[in-house]
Amino acid sequence: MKNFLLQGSANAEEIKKADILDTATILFANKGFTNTSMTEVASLTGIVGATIFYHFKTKEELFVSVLENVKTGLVEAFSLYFQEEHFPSGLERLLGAIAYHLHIAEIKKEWFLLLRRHYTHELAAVNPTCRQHLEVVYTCLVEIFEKALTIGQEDGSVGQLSAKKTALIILAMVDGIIQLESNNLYNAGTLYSELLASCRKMVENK
Amino acid sequence: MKNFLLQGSANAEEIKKADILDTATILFANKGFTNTSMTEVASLTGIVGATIFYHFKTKEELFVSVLENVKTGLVEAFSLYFQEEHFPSGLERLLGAIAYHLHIAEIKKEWFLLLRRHYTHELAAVNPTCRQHLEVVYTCLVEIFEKALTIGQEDGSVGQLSAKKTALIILAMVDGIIQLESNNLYNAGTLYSELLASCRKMVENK
DNA sequence: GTACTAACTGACTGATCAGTCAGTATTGAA
DNA sequence: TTCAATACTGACTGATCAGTCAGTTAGTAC
Repeated sequence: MKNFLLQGSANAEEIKKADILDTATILFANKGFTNTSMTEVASLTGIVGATIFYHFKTKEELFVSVLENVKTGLVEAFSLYFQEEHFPSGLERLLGAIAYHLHIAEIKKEWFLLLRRHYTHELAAVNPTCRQHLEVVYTCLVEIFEKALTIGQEDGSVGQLSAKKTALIILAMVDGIIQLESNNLYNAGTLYSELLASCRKMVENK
Repeated sequence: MKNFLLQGSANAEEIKKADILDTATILFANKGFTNTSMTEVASLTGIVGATIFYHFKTKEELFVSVLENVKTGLVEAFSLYFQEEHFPSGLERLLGAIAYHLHIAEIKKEWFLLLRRHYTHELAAVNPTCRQHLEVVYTCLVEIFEKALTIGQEDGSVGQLSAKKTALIILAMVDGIIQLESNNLYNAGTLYSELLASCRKMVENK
């Protein structure tokens, strides 16, 4: 009854699929691929185990779709941020990007958990579609920092350095902090301002 | 026959156990806990599946022993390094420690893969022994950087900063780089010298 | 109402795996 | 030689799970 307007329409399946994807994202992110069963995803979406195979042929296909979803979400979030924010200098743009990265990592923990799962990278080595999604994500993240650094070098706020390599180092650094926090080894939240200060010292023009 | 001198002696079991631990370390590190079967570990150690349960009561017990082994190895490696090396300044000590960290991560990839596995951290949240091993490792790694920074502040090579927080940031950074490399997304090896330069800029006294 | 299709289901299969257990082989000590 | 302990084994159990399939239900078009 609840779906009577949609049943059979082009949207019905899309909505159900999106439902499954949301559930699967959280489960894959938090429990990993192997420890998440298709039946579990189905149940939490309100369908019976076997039905999920009607929407996604295999577990791997579901996983790749989840990754694609995360990719789209991440790329959109950053593109929106840079549409709305403007910065006095390349250096400030870099620091803004880092802060926003940390912010998204907090409100969308699943995304970053999923990206860090070993299975994601193991599958990428073997499944071209998966690899492509993963590459888009990482390229996007690196290029954000790289662009800010390049702008900063043009306006004089950033010193002499390889924009590409420094962007990679900053990404590794930000990711490392996110990870420290999610592993509960230290309350890394208190490190955010320290991290920004460190990055400033690392790249600023003296 | 091959064990006839050892059979029954106090050492026989220890040697067999060490054998199993070496195999299990590599498997757990590369395939994860769930995707490694006890039978597989046993076979690769030259015993029949069921026999492994004679040496380790459960799979979890085996995992914790593997982690303990890694902990001991890591702590020993660093303690040896600092016994043999001496540095002109705290800053140089820090850079030496970072370089050595990257070096061990290269020759003992399994150790760092294991430490980064999600299962390791999930188990630590639930198993006190596991948690203790993990804490010893991280405390050791952080304190190495922290000590170098403190020495550097005393001798004037390192600027005004929180040694503890900066040590955490550097650890996150180094770990992030190791991870970038092991995920094959970029050839992070070429980033090592850039990383050291960045760290120098981050902490040096100006 | 009939015919057709999309969405869904329950019951099943075959495979894998942690852990058990009753029993065998090997060895050192008496 | 006997005894007891140590190290090991093969056969088994019970549970989980991805994926299949034949069939049912619900909605749509005519």
